[in-house]
Amino acid sequence: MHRHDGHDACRTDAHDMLARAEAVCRARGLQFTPLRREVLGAVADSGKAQGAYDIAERLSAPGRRVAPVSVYRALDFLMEQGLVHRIASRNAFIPCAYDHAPGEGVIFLICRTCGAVDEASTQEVEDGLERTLERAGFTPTHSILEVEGDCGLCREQKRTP
Amino acid sequence: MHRHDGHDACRTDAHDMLARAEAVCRARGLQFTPLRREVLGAVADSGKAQGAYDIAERLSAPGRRVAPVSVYRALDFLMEQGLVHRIASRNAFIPCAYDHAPGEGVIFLICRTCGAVDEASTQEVEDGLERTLERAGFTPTHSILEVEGDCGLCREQKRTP
DNA sequence: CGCGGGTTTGTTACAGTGTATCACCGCAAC
DNA sequence: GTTGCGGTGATACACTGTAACAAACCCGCG
Repeated sequence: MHRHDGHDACRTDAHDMLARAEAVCRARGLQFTPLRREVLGAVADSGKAQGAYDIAERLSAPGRRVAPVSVYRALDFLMEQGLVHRIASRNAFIPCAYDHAPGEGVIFLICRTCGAVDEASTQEVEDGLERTLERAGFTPTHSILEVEGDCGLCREQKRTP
Repeated sequence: MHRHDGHDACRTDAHDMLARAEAVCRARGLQFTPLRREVLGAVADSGKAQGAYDIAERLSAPGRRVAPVSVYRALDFLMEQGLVHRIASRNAFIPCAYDHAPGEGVIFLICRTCGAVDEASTQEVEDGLERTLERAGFTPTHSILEVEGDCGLCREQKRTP
């Protein structure tokens, strides 16, 4: 499983992310514009979930202002392409750590201490969830599964300070 | 399972909710003030999730304005007491349909058609979730599980219009 | 080359969501 | 009484997200 622990500089894959995004867009005949690249870079370049306004501020410079609305549009695009996830409980965004199988669900593991967000597969959860939904007579279209807690590294650091 | 289908007027339990809330507060030595009662009533009195501003507007009248901040405070209190749930994906609030076992998780089933929100237990889901979290070395403190889709009644109505 | 049509971005304005702060009130305890 | 504390009112503000329109860009086509 990929680690976004936020303790060491976990930006090794920012470059990979950009390469993957470029490939995805090319394959789908979509534009991977400079702005979209920058927004994805900003999201991928930090170990923790970023708010849209944080990203806007980060991309802005004395000579150049990036408005939040532009960031939102880029994020919408990136989410449609599955390159970025939105964390509903934080109003924040993270890069997608890997290619998900189509229809596969994701669990977001949000560390309340270091703020890093990891992804886990829902395979083991899906069975029970499907049964529960069926019993309730409910037909799902989209699920959100977010767990807050302490990641392994933060737990260790608390034990041995 | 309790039905909050929103098709018929599902307010039968609004009165029960208030009675239960009163009992809970008395048992815990907390104040169930008129404002808190009204806010809980407004949340319980509608089949669908209510935004804080909706509630504020609903409680306001020509001679009396209830500010959103007051509603938020009441909602915070009600959530702490487990009488109201927050739906993160909608920024909205629903009454808690039943007494949950301590530590028991909840799944929110959100109908995208009628807007009703039902609750289901996570018992069948919990096993897989625990295993997944353990494998990831993650210690959970709080989980959010929200599923969007079509409830049984809305699905029927779509089939036979 | 210039033109037309789609997409992307910039800009402004605004709607919706949530919090901070301080003042006031009511009530219980001392 | 007055002191303290929790609850409420009121204002202001920060944060999150969207609507609408104009300008820039790109690309194919005549």
